[in-house]
Amino acid sequence: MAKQRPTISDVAREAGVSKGLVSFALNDRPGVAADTRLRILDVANEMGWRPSLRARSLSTDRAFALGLVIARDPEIMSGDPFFPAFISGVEAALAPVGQTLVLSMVESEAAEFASYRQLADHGRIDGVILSDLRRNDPRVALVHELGLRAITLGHPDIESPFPAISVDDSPGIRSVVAHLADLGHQRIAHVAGPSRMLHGIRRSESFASALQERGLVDTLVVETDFTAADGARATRELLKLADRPTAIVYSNDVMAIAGLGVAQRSGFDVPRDLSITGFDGSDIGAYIYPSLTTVTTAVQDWGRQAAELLLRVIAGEQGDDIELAPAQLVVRESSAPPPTTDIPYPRKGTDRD
Amino acid sequence: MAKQRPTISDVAREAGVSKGLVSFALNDRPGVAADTRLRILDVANEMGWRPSLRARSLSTDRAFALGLVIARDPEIMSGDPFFPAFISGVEAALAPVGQTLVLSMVESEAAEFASYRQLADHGRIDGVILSDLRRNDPRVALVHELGLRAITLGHPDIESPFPAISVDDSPGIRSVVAHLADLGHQRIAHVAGPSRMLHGIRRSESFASALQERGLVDTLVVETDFTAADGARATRELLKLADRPTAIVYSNDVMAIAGLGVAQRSGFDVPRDLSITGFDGSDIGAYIYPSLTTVTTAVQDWGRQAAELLLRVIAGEQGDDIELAPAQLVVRESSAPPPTTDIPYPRKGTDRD
DNA sequence: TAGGTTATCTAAACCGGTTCAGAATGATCG
DNA sequence: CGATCATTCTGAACCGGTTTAGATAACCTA
Repeated sequence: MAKQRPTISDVAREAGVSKGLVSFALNDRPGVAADTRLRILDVANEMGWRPSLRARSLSTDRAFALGLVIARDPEIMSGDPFFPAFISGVEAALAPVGQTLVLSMVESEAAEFASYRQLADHGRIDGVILSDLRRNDPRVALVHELGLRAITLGHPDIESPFPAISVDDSPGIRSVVAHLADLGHQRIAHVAGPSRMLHGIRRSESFASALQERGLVDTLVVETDFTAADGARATRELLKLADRPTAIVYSNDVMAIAGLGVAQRSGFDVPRDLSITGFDGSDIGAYIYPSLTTVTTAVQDWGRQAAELLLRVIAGEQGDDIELAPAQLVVRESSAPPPTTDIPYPRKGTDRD
Repeated sequence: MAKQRPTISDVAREAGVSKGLVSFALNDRPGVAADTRLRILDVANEMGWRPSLRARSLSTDRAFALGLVIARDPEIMSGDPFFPAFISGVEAALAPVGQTLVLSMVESEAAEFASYRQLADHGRIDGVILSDLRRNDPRVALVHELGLRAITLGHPDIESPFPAISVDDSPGIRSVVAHLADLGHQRIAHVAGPSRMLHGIRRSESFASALQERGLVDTLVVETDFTAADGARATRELLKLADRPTAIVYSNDVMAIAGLGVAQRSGFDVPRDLSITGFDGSDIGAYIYPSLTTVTTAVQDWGRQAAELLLRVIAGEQGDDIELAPAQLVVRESSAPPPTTDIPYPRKGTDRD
């Protein structure tokens, strides 16, 4: 005796019209007399009718859902502040319009491809958000070939049929460099992201050109895979150099925090002996000691706008590229003027033995 | 001239049988002659037939997807190592069977309810994973009423029609306390999670009973909301006490890291002056200085098994409670014997001025 | 007043599967 | 040899919407 939810046919019978007309009325399509439409809507409302997404999905060939495939080692994901905030923003845009996010987290590139294929084949999603763009990213072609709509986070380095929504990292990097240079730093190192990732490359390029403008050497660059482990390794390498940097600009906060750990363990006082900056500020950076000078982006807003843009694209509307407000420098405790005297390495005289 | 994907009718025509029989053959149901079945499968395979999830969804009234609703402030999510790893595990179980995860991230409890309702109403999912159980959690009844299948992460404190998959925090907490007590600590504090959350409560209870067994005072408990900010506040409060603790057990790693920051900023040397431990170990804890003694769980495995259990429940199979291996203590640098002499507060004599 | 438009509505096909009643066939049994 | 039964298969209904062709009625125009 379970109360079945009413279908469009129930509404039609109750309102004394045909099934098709109900559909027209409910979808606000022309060809229905004003009073009839009203009556149908009333009846539907009264009966508590709600559309069946599945039926609609089958007949209209749409999924009413967006996909996000994240290809990362879960170790990297943990601690990464980007996706939680981003997803939360996406959600904020989707929930009000009754759409949902289908999330896929995979570890390898092969699995990533399979995931896009499966989502498209099964008709799970109408479009995807392509994040973490790589150089010559094959996903652009793949997704296009699969017939999915899409947007990219950032501009791809190849021809792309999809609009991009991006945040220019350059001003953020530049302001970090300017901040450090203004403090008097001459040897500023960069712990960069992987060069196969576009934002890794672009941050490095911005870093290099910012240094050049200031007339500073830009040879102190170590490439990493964005993990804490690799950030630590990069830091150890830099600190062992004869012409050791007095400041290190990290391409993300996780590495900056790991780097801070390495520096402190080696006996460096941050920021007295060494300045450190992060990127893509996470909450936790404000609470460590010293708190982390970093660059923050309105990630949640980025997610919201990305989802809205993709919805527009799916709806067939004009989908223009969107450029969001650039990242902002947040100066905290981990950056200070460089030491005036040379510091030996490994530094002694700390209160640890 | 787009190559349409073949439907079951195409296969039927090609194989010279009826549509219904093809369906039977493809679903391995009895009543199809062995050779006919083979022929049908051959034809289907040759034509590249793949089932339409949407059509199947409509006629079988299933979604072939699981839901996960996360109700947290994105600020808390960032830095929380649990969900990325958990989701990655869920994904590992879903991808091979062609199912997907529908993720919803909301900020308020009202939005959380609406989210469950919407997912169920729209038939987006067949079941949900209930995480972050609260005391007297209304979601258990809600989800049941919505007709969804579900499993809970941990045992609810109320009657529940759903199987639970849990990790006993108790051994983890106990081994932390044992570790600290063995080092000689007498005043061990606890920075607890919110008391409306079951795992918050249970960790606190385990902590209290572990202390009692050792005959130690258990009055040093501060409740928090699990955020870095609140972890920092709790730490400040504890360190201001006259009978300040010599060790602090945090209910998660994020708070432990924030607490470490507070302690260091106040001039405490960790672990010489104060020992600190975390919980639910994140990767980053291994890289900070001092590295964080913590308790780790195989979160990814938890996710995988949770998804598998829920799939079984949805399939109508027996769904028994599952108890996973308890959390493991990982001793690192942030814990050491208590100081032998009293330490003034705020402590002076650090190399910062 | 006949002929043509337009607005409104119905009936049926369609999306791509599943499922069930019953027909056709062949085997078994008394 | 006819009745009974199991096996194999067909045809049609069904899930709950959308969409299109065409029927009907009302309204204009000449």
